[in-house]
Amino acid sequence: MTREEYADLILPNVKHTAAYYEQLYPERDLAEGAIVTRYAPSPTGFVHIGALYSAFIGSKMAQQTNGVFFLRIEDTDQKRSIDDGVNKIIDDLIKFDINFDEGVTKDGDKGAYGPYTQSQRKDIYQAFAKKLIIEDKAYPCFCSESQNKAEREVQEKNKERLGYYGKWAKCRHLSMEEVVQKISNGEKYIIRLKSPGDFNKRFTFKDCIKGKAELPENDEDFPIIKSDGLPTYHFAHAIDDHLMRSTHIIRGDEWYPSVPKHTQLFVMLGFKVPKYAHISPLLKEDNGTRRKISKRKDPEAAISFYHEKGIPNQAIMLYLETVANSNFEMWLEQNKDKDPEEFILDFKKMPTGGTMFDYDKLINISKNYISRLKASEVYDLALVHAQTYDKELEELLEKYKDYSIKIFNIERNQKKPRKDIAYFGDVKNQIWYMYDELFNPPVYEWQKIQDKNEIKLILNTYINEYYDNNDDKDTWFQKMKTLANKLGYAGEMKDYKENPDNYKGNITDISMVLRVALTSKSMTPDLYDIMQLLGPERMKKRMEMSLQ
RNA sequence: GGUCCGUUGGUGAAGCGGUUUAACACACAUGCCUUUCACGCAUGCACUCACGGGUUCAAAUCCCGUACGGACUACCA
Repeated sequence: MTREEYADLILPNVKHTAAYYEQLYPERDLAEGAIVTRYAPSPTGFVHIGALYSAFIGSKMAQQTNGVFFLRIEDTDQKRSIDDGVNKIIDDLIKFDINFDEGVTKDGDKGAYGPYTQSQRKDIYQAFAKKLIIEDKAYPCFCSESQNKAEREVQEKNKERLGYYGKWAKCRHLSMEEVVQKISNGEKYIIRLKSPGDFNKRFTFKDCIKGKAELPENDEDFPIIKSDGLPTYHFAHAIDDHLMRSTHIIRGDEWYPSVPKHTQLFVMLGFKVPKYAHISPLLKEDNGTRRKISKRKDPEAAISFYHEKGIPNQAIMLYLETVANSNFEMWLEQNKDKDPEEFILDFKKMPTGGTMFDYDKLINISKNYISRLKASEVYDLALVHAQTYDKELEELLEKYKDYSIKIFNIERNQKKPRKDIAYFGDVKNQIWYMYDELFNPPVYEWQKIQDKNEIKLILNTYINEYYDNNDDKDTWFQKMKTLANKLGYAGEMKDYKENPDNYKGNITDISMVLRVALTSKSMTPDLYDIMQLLGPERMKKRMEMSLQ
């Protein structure tokens, strides 16, 4: 029996050879320094903030080097894949402007290196596994999972290193005859790599982010093909990233310890070893310790959490970019005239340990981002948010479009714009009192002046003797001062500070009465602008309301 | 248990042997400005870089040990 026949028996019905596939996917014609990389999720549910973070880094690195960024779906674990998982991933990423040059799309594959879904590449993996068997670099293993588990327990008891290696690699030494016999008996098997590694030898490599590292060589005969015929992650990674001609493997650092395995695989297959960039995780504080943000425990792990809050996607991307390269913020500060896209992300500046996810910082970035938008843009985004999360607000925004834009415009058209909206879910909370439909204050936040008669006097004097909707701001303010003086309050703060006893109070007390009467709140944007928007009729009505 | 990796303030961090009396940003505090809030401005916030030892004329920066934290150690990715 030749080795080819032997391999055929182990992996029957493989349509093509490794050489065939090798030829099918030619090397890419790339510019100097171009990075070809991918985002390769398993379709197991929603996109996680950490996954978005790594997708962002991959897309940015490819884009800034004129490289290629593609989407590959890693669905070799059929138990974990969920229905429609792929579409969910694509939808989520589109929201954040993460675009792919090639790979899986909603309308099928795009690009010449597909299929991009691992479950559709079975023949490819098997072709290469077969090649390894022919070359005696891989072998079938008939050990059951329960046997492996039992072995591990023995290893644990003896305090030996865990795993399928050396003397524990029982099937490694099976003769061809024994293998043939077992297969004809119908025994189940997987394919394992025949590792040439030596645990006592050192393997050194350089990670783009973490720098130089030294690990023991891999000596485990780890599985490459599972009993269902599909590859393990390790094997699929080697085959796919070689055939898809990835130059850089950007992934979470939980993979860091497997680099010796992966490199070994590349070498044994005769592939060029790609560069690795292991991204440190986003952490969260939990009971005084730090742990990775978890899909199951933390609502903020889901991208949808931010969508619901109404934090603009761009703000999240800006935040993730400052996490990736902390000098990004300073660059932004120094390059205000430039497009943030022009910033060059650098692997070497990425954090090597875990990073605490800083929600306050995100909110701050979001607040600043929103403050720089035009009123009409704020309106559009607030409306989009309200459409899915607040029907009542949606109706008002639509009914009073121009009016609403004016509200958003208060203290916005200035060099230092107002920063009160931190996220769109907060909009209603900030401006509800500007809509009569919502104006039903549970409480009036009167400050210094509480006496109803005094309040009434102030309101009446103002509306009857001083108010004119056509006044410009300066005139308006002058009148406020005059009103204050007339009623025994200091119009100028200076005067009041010099002789507080000469006055009942000062102009701030008068302004506050008007503010609270009109809005019920003690903290609002500019009073003049509010009055302009409210107009005389509504002001009178609200003043009456406040006195009841 | 084994193998790695990491540890600078409340948070993210800059720094990578001597212009460090440790940048910058967030958060926090105080003051100023001000018709409120916000904005803005100013100031404060690590007597020191997990701890112990070593190398050096000189260490947050290099080396060793300890502690703590994390990852991996599946026919899951």
